[in-house]
Amino acid sequence: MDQNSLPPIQTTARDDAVLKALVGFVRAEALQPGERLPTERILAERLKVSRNTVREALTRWEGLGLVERRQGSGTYLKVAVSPDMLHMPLTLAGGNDFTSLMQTMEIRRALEAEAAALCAERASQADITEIARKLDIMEQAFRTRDGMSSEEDWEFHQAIYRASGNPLFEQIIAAMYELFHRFWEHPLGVRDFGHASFPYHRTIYECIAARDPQGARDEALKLIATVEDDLKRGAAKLKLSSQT
Amino acid sequence: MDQNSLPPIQTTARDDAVLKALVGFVRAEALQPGERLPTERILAERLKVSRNTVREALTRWEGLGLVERRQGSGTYLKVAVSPDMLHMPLTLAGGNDFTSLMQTMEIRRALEAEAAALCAERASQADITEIARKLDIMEQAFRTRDGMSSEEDWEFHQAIYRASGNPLFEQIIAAMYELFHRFWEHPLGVRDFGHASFPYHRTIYECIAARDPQGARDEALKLIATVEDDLKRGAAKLKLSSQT
DNA sequence: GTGGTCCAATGGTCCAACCAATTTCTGCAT
DNA sequence: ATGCAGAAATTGGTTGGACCATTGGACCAC
Repeated sequence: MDQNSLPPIQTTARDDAVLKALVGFVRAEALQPGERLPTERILAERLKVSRNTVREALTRWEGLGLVERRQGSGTYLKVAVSPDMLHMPLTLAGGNDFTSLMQTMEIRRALEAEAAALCAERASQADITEIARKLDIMEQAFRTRDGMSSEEDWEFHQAIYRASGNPLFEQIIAAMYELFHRFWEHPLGVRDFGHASFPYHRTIYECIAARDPQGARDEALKLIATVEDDLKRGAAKLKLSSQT
Repeated sequence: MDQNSLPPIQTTARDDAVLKALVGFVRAEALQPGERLPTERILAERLKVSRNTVREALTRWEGLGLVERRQGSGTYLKVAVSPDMLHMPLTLAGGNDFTSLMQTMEIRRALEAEAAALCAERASQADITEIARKLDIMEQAFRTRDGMSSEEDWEFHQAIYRASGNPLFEQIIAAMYELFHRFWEHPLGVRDFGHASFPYHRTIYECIAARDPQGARDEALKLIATVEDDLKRGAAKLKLSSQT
């Protein structure tokens, strides 16, 4: 007797159906990330469901980072959606202490190096031009403001992830980046944070432009190493004043 | 003027506040995974918010896989929660095709290699003994059943992730592993899948036992490479029969 | 025991408002 | 005409109350 031939029947799945319909809509209208999707009221009317049900569905999407809701403005698509999408919610225990931060840096080290190497292998000429552009912007911001600029720095790295040909790199690191900032930007001493990592951005770019995967990997590792050093130094200073 | 001393006021964050309160409750009551948490109606009454708001909050948790709701029965905790938990929802675009699978393998390659290297550096003697035990079990299963056993193979790798001293490795790869199996175990030709990767399990172990990070990293990379080859071969075979 | 019926509890959906933030429009002063 | 403050419309957030669908236990007849 094969028990698998008796799958549980599907009796109610309203909000799931709403999401499916929404995926269809996004594809039909070819909505791009950043665009606004219909109001909750319109969706409710069109789909013949309650606005509450629409909201439950959208809440799911928001929780998954697919969509952003702005009160008074509307609901905006954050990433491209496709009908066969896999959701992988990770809940990472532990959070605010130095140890967890170093752990996320170890993950980033692994991914950053691999992404840089893949980028050196597969980036198109247009990709490389774009990376060079971001690098220029970042270096200029560094000179004028005499310090690392999180925003421009992040843009540069994102360009590399995109050029790696594997969107997962950007997604995973972006998720960690968000957490990183939410918990650590302010509390830790961030005065000259990342100063030491500055020169490696250009060396990474040069390896990529020269199609040198191993070199790009090594330079990326050096960059992360300097960041980790900065963090350790900051944590050491911090240790003198407070205790959790 | 330090703009950071003027944080945005908290005018609306009802459902977020509900989640925070819920985290507090779970900790106060020391709820374990599997246990039932209070009714939506009770939560609404106790927290002085609408039941709809409670539902939005719980929908978020459900989407993150923290909780499971069963109509007519109740809402049940699925994993242990802690106040400083990091949520990292990943959505993998494109699902069932070969490309997305290779993309997840690239991520796994990066993480697996790093985890093996860290493990070689930091594993305790007990950790190494445990890894050896899992390896023996896996090899025996391989011989008796004459083929890779997903279960025992996975246990072996998990032991390495744990010994890496960084729980994030296990969590991230575990999430991908689940997806991998859900979508690919059956459809693809899995007859002698992973046969080629078998010998590398022992070589990885030997490098770890010898405290050789670079060797462990290289062997892990070789293992993933064989798996990727197997997948490419399977996909090539598949291409002859069907077309999406 | 076995199976059936009933019933209370619980999550799922719906409706109709109102609140709060945002955007857009309007009309007055310049 | 132009610029800008204030009104109005739009949109997501919240509320309270109602009803439906499913579940699980209590109770009963056989």
